Amino acid sequence: MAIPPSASSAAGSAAAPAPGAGATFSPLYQQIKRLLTRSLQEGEWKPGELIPSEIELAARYKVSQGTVRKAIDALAAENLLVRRQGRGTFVATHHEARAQFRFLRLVSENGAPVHPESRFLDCKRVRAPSDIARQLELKAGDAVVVVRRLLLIEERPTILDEIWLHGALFKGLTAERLAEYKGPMYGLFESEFGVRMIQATEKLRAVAADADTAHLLAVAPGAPLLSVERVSLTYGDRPVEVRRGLYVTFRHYYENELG
Amino acid sequence: MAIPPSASSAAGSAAAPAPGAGATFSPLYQQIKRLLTRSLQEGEWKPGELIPSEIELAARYKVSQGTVRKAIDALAAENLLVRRQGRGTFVATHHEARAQFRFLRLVSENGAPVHPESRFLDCKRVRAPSDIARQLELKAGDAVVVVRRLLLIEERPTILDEIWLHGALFKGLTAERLAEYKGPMYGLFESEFGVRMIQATEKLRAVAADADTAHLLAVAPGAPLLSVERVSLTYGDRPVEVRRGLYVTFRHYYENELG
DNA sequence: ACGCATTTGTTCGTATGTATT
DNA sequence: TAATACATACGAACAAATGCG
Repeated sequence: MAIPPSASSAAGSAAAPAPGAGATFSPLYQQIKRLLTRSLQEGEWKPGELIPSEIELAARYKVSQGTVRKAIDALAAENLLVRRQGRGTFVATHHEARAQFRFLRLVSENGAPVHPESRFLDCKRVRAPSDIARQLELKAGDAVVVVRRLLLIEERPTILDEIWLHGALFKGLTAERLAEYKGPMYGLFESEFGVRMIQATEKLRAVAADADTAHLLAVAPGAPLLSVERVSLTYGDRPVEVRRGLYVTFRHYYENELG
Repeated sequence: MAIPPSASSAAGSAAAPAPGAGATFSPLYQQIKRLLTRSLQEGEWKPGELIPSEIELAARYKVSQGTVRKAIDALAAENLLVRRQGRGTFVATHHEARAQFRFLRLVSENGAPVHPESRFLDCKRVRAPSDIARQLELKAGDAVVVVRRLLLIEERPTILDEIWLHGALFKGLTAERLAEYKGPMYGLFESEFGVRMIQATEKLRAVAADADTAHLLAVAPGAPLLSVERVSLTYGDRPVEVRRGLYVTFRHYYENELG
């Protein structure tokens, strides 16, 4: 149910602002949105699954269909839900072509999306260095999993990734499981570890390749590389992954829409 | 008025799909959205101005307030309009802090937005090279204006821009007008030339500084620079600017949100 | 192949709340 | 305080897409 145990018909009077308190008010549809988000987070509806219809949800929360609709609209705009007319509303998942390209912005010279092949170099549990710990909101020395991998596009090494994962959440992750898994890495995280990436921030820089990197990426030492440092967040804006990538941008570029 | 001269109450029957034709149907609110966009494009309401209230627009187009609201919501989501509760709905403008940061993604090490100072190096009318012509959808040899400028952040040269503008639209643009103008460049374009940038696509790469660039940006020749090639669009997705920037990313980075 | 039930999408109308002038 | 404008909420009806019998 929504907020007031009393009136459910009186629209605006639903959540009266507490006279003394500051900013405790929130519109009904945002309260519903929060309830839906919690259900998603707790796994009541899993990625790819159908959630109850608007009418059912309206009955469950004792609000109008329109209010549920607005809450769902907001979640769909954040890519947490996907609406399909005539079929229902589904929990978004990384197991679809759509979701991939939201998190991989490198495209071919002609603008075509790329389909990289993964080669895992390394996967270890270690104690978090202080900078990683800070970004993952852990204490320095807490456990993290670090994965190194090379992405090849059309047989050519193009991206060198170093991926740091929240240790407690990714217990049991090994190089074998990564190598065996068919499909996107975030799909594995979602299905096998119940951790869904829903948002990320990237910091981009141009850097010069050091000797080791140059060797792995088959470029000259000192060659310019695009450095992409990503922090990925799950529900509740909790950071769960830090990813440092070095991209060869001779035959590809990073595409970004400003709008 | 919307589409059907006949019924205005019968909701869904508004635009019946022509049986033989393909995809001529569009919901009412999208038709209204298109009409609003046309009024924006034609300058009926200028950047920064207040547009008529939802109720007035509903009367004008003979639709319900809710339908107007949905059209405005869509335009606000595309940053063409800005809603302000209690005041009205305004045409978006580049003369506000908000709009700046949508088109300048470089931020300080600590994430703070930067306030660069412009130094104009050059401004000429020339015939478009073929690659620029193609990107601006002109014929090779058509007139374009090319501007070169240096952006300094905290006294240090940080961005070298080469800006190619649609010649016919920017007739009369000179280095003096650029230098005199107080405020953002896109603000000048909007106020003085009636050209509003509403969207852009950027292609990012890492490149090595050549000798001239290195000198202007005060870095070593061969230093890694972030290359940002932007194509900016105005109403109707018409390209009107190609901008090639080289960014020094030692003390700053390009920030991007994925989500 | 057809029709029916279900579900989201669109549209209208109305009332009330909140913010601004 | 009053008027105006956007924001929220409810209810009702029909359209369009889908899936099933």
